[in-house]
Amino acid sequence: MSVLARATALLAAFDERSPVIGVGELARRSGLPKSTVHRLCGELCSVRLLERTDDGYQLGPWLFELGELVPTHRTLSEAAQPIMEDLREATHQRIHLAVLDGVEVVYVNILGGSSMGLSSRVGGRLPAHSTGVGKVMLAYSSRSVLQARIEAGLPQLTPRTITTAENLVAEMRAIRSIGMAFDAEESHAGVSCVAAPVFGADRKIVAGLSITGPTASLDPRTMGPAVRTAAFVLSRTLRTDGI
Amino acid sequence: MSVLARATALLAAFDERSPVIGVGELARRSGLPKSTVHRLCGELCSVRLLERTDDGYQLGPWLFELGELVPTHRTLSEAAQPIMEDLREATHQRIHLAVLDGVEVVYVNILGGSSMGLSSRVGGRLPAHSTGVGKVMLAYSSRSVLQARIEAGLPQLTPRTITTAENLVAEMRAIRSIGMAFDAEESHAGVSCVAAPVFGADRKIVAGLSITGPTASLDPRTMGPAVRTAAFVLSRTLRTDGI
DNA sequence: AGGGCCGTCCCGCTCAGTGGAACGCATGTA
DNA sequence: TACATGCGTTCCACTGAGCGGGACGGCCCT
Repeated sequence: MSVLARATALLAAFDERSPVIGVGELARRSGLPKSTVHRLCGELCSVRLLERTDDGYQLGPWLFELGELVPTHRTLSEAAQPIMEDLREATHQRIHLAVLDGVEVVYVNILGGSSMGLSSRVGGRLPAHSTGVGKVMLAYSSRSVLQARIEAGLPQLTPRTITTAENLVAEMRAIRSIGMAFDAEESHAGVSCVAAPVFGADRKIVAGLSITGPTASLDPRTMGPAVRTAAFVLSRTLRTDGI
Repeated sequence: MSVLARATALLAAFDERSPVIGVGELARRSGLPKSTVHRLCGELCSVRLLERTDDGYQLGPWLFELGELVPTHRTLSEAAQPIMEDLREATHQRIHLAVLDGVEVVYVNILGGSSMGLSSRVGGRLPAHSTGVGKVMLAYSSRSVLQARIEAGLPQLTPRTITTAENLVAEMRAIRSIGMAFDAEESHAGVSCVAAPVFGADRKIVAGLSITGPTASLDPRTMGPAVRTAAFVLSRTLRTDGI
């Protein structure tokens, strides 16, 4: 194992719930000797990837700046921002933009405060089969991606999550036939969503766009066309900008 | 120089204008031998900090995910998002949220598409003395921060940028007396802005919030109270959430 | 054919990185 | 009070991981 791998293991030890971690805990999480962790943290601080606080270390602000330079995120987010804002203003629901990374969905941009107790956050991950954006991306991806998701298992997040391969395959067909995906409380109880596919310049799927809200206030009849239109516009923008 | 320092130099070689860089160019920018760069890039790819493309390397998506976990950004952005959206909807101008890093401003969140040719982007930097958010943060920071900015020089971005220490000091006094800062085309020609200070739980300055737009359509009489109110609300939120 | 730039690969040297062990210092426990 | 257990920190002898000069083959211009 190289220095970089060790250092990366340290960075990977941080998550949503533990923004600040001490040397001992870092050693435990990464499986590295305490003295090694101690020294590596010092080095990581000196290159501004980590930061010292009174009771441990935390990820450094430079990581945030680097993260904003990541091409996939930046080009996509830049093109999507105005469209998402229009969608937000028109619907007053929560707007999600996500990409697929392996068998999981990664949220790239979210508009619409934290009005309800929704846990989705930019940079967050969820299993693709359990969300609207995830399902719509699976439906328009190559067969092997869907296969990979099925082989990785279909964890159940709510009582309504799709948990069998047959149901998922059937759902994919339905999604392709209507050009959008519905998520009826399959990821969060009480929360539904309508999602549409976003395509890049090569006509391949690159992202999923969705409108999310409390099941009661989310009318698919109006939200469906809205999100599909916005996704079309975004796809066109990407095509002309050449992505 | 350690492995980490070398690897960091490679990451630092990427910027807004060069999302994809080849081995040779990376070697040139980082000052490292080509063979070293080649091997390091391989390692960086294997830990997902970089990604191979057809014509070079680019920052990996994992960096984006890590960046979103950075505490300063995350807590601030989370609290600010709904307030910024309200401000956006009320004014239909561009809304900026920024923090101070040394003598520069770093944008943490921006709402309001790319309607005009504004170059500000999330994760981007500008000299603090030349922007509304920067000036308002300098005004409420300790004397030494202002001093550092003056010693680092006061680069001129537009004909109206403040470029002398005396003018800047006087401006600070004016800002503190009215509780907000005006930027009259000091960072971008034709673009003005009104900024207000955001304070944390310890009553220290943590961020600057601003409304930015074309000079013609930005009326300080209405925008001033709006941005001050929003900044107060955000400060209160941070205080009760304990940041 | 020649020159220049590209990415890639090899391999012997060496010093940077490693981690076990010990330390001082707060805690909580007997 | 004495002990146990956690914390972060420091030291240092060993060694193999990282280093980089140099060579190679492919590509695109003269």
